Amino acid sequence: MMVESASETIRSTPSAQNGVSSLSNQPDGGGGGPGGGRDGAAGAEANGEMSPVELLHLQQQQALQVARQFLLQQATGLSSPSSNEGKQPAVQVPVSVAMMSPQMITPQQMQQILSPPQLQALLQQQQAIMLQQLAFGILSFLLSRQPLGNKQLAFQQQLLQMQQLQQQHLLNLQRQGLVSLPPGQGSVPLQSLPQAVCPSDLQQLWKEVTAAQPVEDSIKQEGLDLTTNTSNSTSFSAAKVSPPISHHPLPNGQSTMHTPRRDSSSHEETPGSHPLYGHGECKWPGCETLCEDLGQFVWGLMAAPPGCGHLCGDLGTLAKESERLQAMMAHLHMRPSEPKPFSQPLNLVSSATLSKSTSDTFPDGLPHPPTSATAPITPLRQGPSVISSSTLHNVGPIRRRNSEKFCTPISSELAQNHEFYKNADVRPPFTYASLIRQAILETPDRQLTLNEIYNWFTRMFAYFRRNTATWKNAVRHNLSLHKCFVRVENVKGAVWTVDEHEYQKRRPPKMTGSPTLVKNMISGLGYGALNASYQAALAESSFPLLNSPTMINTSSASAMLHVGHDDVSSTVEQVNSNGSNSPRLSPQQYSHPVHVKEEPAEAEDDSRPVSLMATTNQNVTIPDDRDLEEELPVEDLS
DNA sequence: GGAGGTCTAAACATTC
DNA sequence: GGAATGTTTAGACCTC
Repeated sequence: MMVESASETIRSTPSAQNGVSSLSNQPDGGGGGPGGGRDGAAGAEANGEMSPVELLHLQQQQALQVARQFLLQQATGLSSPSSNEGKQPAVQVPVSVAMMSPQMITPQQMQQILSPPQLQALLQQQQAIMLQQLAFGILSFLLSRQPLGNKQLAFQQQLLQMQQLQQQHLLNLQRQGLVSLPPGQGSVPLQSLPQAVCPSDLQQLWKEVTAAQPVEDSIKQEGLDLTTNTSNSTSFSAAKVSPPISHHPLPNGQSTMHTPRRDSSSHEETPGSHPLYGHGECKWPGCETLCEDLGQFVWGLMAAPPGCGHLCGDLGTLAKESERLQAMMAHLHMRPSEPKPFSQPLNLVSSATLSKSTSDTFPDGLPHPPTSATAPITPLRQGPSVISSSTLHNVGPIRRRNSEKFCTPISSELAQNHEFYKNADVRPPFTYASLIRQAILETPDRQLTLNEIYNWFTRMFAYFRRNTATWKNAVRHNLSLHKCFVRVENVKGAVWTVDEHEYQKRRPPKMTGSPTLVKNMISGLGYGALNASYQAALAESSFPLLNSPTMINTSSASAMLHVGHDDVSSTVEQVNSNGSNSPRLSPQQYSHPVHVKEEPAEAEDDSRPVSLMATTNQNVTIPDDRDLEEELPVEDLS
């Protein structure tokens, strides 16, 4: 609804594109503001003919004009403070943000509505708006030269947001096959993005601005308390320049965004807070620098000299991870540049710039649902490469079951992608029975109450945080239906256990590599396989770099790799004898290697004995050799 | 086409 | 009484 209107707005205002071209043509920032496309075009036109003084004058006029519009819209927005809409005047809600808000419209819906070229144009227009806002902000800042600490915050947010949008744009283009990147070029220079103003120029501009007005001085002069950052002044505060939707710019270019839909109430970012700041210290993984207040934190976060600090250092690390990912993908014959845009979401670039693992961002392992689960803008999320092929198939029962048919061990899948499933609204490619069993087996005593099973589902999978009636009913149905689930009266009530023997009985080896399965596999990789949830996840969630070994929560991963190896051994002919990272495939599968390439490499998995429950014909409550309780990632998953 | 598996939905009973 | 839990049935879809 909001998106629709926003899209309408965009489409009806060619000014956006004008603004883009304007900005891209003149990186010195002579763009128009929202709705000021004509001015932007004029500015571009004038840029080649006018003197610097005249150009500056023109820019001032443009900025003033946009400022008037801004204030007008601001006033409009304030007129109805009670409603959420009222709190988010149009100018404050970048269309891109709205579009990517899952509660508004899913990317799939967007794709259904719009053709790829239209989507591309729309994304470009989003960028245009963002660029206009950013340029406008910079211009305003240049004009006013007012030392405002929160201005700088806002600009930094704008910069980061713009980067995200650009990368999101790139991601979408890739997804649509409009852009193909050669392997190893996971992180495309922002400068290369079409019709985009060079962010580095903006960064440079910003540096110049901040050089002229040191932040500390700004803060001191105005006495701004960044920790409260209420930004109710009439000047361009952070809250006014940046979108009202909680948008947490991360220094690595990643951004998480709170959307009003899920958990917005409980996780709403309060002004003056920062997802990377808490308890007086920087929460950046490995940093933990003490900061007196948010202002100091932000300054340390943002003003770090080039080449050092959070931003650059981690970018380098992430770049390496990206290269590693590319190598892994190449090893698995996943061709990132293969022109199958819709069918190869796995090829999405692993952006070194952005794909900092959520778990890394929040090393505490505690739930941060709104930041990740609903974060629409995390461009170039890494998820797809971590998600095994089976994950891509979760369009209905067929593809859901592909995972089992192709012998993707649920434990490994969850180990590798548990962050993804936890945050993305993607249906896990496992049957209810498998999931229930996994939940039970993850517990120390191999038994769970129904409610605990529920909790496991919701804890592990964002997908099961909605439609509770449906899947809970299914869970109960499965518990009752399958003989493998045994209800035991316990001191604490009725608990459910798994009769592994029964479970194995009901799962005869199916993996035959039959043409039918192969065909399904292939079709699963087709355009249709990009089901709504997955696409939504692509756009909505912040994919962690789970495929990267360094990005995986080691404890949880190892624990989960421990648990449930029977999923592998029960249906698959064990691990590669050569101990390689190749996916576990039956000999028949190896005869069709091309079709199963996207099974996740599971080095750790393969390196471990696969005997845990493979040969167990015993009840799960028995095995003592599976003393895995202490490793169970319960805390990590919560 | 049938068997088996899975999912969704629903109704109903029991327990808390 | 209501919610949670547990059982059962039915229909649909899919794979083999």
